Amino acid sequence: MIKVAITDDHPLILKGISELVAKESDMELLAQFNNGKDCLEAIKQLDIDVLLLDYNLPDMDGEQICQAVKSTNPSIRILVLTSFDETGILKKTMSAGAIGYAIKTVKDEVLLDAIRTVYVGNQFIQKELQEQLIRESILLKRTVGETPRLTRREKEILKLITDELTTSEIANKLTISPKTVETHRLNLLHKLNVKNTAGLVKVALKFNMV
Amino acid sequence: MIKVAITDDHPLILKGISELVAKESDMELLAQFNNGKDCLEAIKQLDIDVLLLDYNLPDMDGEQICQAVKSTNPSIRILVLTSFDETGILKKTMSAGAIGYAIKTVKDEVLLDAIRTVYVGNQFIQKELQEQLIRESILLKRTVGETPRLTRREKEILKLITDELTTSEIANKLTISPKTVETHRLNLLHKLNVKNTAGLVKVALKFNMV
DNA sequence: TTCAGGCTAAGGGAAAACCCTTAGAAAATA
DNA sequence: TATTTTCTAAGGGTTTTCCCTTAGCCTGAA
Repeated sequence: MIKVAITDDHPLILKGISELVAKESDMELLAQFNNGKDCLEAIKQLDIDVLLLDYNLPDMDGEQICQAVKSTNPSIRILVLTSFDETGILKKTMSAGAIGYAIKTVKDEVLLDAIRTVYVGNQFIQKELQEQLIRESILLKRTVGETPRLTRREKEILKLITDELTTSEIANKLTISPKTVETHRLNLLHKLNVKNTAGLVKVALKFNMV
Repeated sequence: MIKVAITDDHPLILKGISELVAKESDMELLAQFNNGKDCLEAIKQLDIDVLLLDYNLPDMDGEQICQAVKSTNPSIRILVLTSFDETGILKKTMSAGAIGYAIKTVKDEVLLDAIRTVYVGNQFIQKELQEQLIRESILLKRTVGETPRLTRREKEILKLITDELTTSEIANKLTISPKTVETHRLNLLHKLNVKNTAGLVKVALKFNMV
């Protein structure tokens, strides 16, 4: 039997899911909470396998709850539910210890499948989210096309700047004058339209120039 | 009929794929090249639908070829093939205009499916790569756990530094003394174990503190 | 061969960042 | 309540970055 708990502030969703879980012969619903605080307090005493967790609770955010739950009950599998298909939330909660992620509009069978998947320790990410995640990690780099084209030397120097070298260290490394490096630096600031070293590093990382 | 061209420097792979394509009734092989230069020159005159492109060619890299092909023949669909399942290459070539991506160990049917998929304009990413992409975008953030814990103020200042504000600008914004901001800056440099602003921005972005 | 683009370099000054140290007040936590 | 942590601030100095401008040399493309 998979011991399930649900935390969600919407009574309707709480009801819907609890009924869904109750119907399944391999699952039992051990607890329901409508806020983060109650959930955290009670969960320590309970032997829960899978926690279905609403990301947007009024009192705490999902990330905090994930971390807290994981520290008291490391063996628990957390399946995060949200109203939005935000991959940002996914990344945050996954880092914080969640293992599954679904949108609330998920079909019943998919949710049950998700519960069973995370129960055995496998990661579950709803297909729609998987697709978006891929889209994003490509789109993230898609901007490369718009990056101003830098010369070989400029790229080289930009790389060394992000490696935390100073102007004179760069000059030594490339055996050119520090004044030359400075000139390149100035040109980089103008070309990339940033104000200072922080800006240089940002675009360098953003556009993958390192 | 899907008009296909192949560019690969390995004769065996060239042969293998050409035979595979030749067998299909809805595809025809219009051209084969074993280097990037030949490919780019000839492709302008040809009316190709799908270009199968080896990423690792001796004379040019796949990214360059993608960009060049896309600029002369925008309607062409590029399906990148590599020996390695490197998502980095995937991102680069996708940004450069490729629409499909497969590893050379791909099964015949999958490759044919990929050709047909990109032919109609849909993106094709081999399942193994999709999975790795997802793993990466989560793992990327997983490191958050190891991030040194900064105080509220330090995080705040770190954010403003990556936003390209100077010490005095930060001081104004937070209505504290520039000297105080400097102290926080110093503490950040030590805590995060970096040498300068470039380092600060790097960890800030890496650990998603922005 | 002309010419643009890229690499080199410097002068000279202002601003910002880096560095270490000390220290009181306010919060958070034990 | 006691203790630690955080936030605040400053003195006083060094190094680095930022800024604008000018300019010769080299190389690849037209």
